[in-house]
Amino acid sequence: MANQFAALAEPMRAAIVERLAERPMAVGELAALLPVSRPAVSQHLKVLKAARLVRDEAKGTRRIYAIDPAGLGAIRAWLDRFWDRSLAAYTAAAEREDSQ
Amino acid sequence: MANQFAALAEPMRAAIVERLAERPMAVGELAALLPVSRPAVSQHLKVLKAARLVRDEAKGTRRIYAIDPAGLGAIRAWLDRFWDRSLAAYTAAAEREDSQ
DNA sequence: CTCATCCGTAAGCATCTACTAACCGTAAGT
DNA sequence: ACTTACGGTTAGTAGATGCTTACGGATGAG
Repeated sequence: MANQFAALAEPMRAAIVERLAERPMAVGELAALLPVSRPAVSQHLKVLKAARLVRDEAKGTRRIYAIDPAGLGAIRAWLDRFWDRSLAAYTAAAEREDSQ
Repeated sequence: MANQFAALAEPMRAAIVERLAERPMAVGELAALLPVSRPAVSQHLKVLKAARLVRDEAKGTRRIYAIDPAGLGAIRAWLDRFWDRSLAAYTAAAEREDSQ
């Protein structure tokens, strides 16, 4: 779980994900749009792939990267569970506050 | 936005948030439950507070920390917007794939 | 008023991380 | 086969970060 948050915590990786959300792209294409070198993009993609946030597909010599919905779904699910728990604690505290 | 992800990316901070989700607590109480010193917890709480993930309330000499639902809501909203965009791109790519 | 408790902050250090430059492997075209 | 294009990997380095120890400020109890 921390893997996914750490992946999105890095601004450059978030930018990569934003670009890929618009349309799938190759590595060099991403590097041309971002203010970093191609190896840097490749390293970021490696992290994003490990977090299941992107998927890659070989297309000749190029590798097309695209969003992996599974990773985003995992984050959402964790957040929802957490959201419920925190709200329960919050309302419980509010009720205790009221009874005083 | 990167602030919130960076806050949750740190395992110790995630653990703190988990504890606070169960019930509001003081700083020393948290430090007693976690394998780090009290100042470390205090620094983490500072980051979490900046990310609007926790709120603090003065209670005598102690400070009670609790989950701030606003921060979690912001993450959820961002993720939802992003989720929709990525799914649209994903289905568009799938359709292009089918037409080939 | 004094003492004790609780907490935030500063300094210092070890560790991690994001970047560039250089290299190697692989696939397509001529 | 040779060349070109594309991308992953490996040093190596500069910057960021999480931890502890030591200190200072604020609140309550006696």
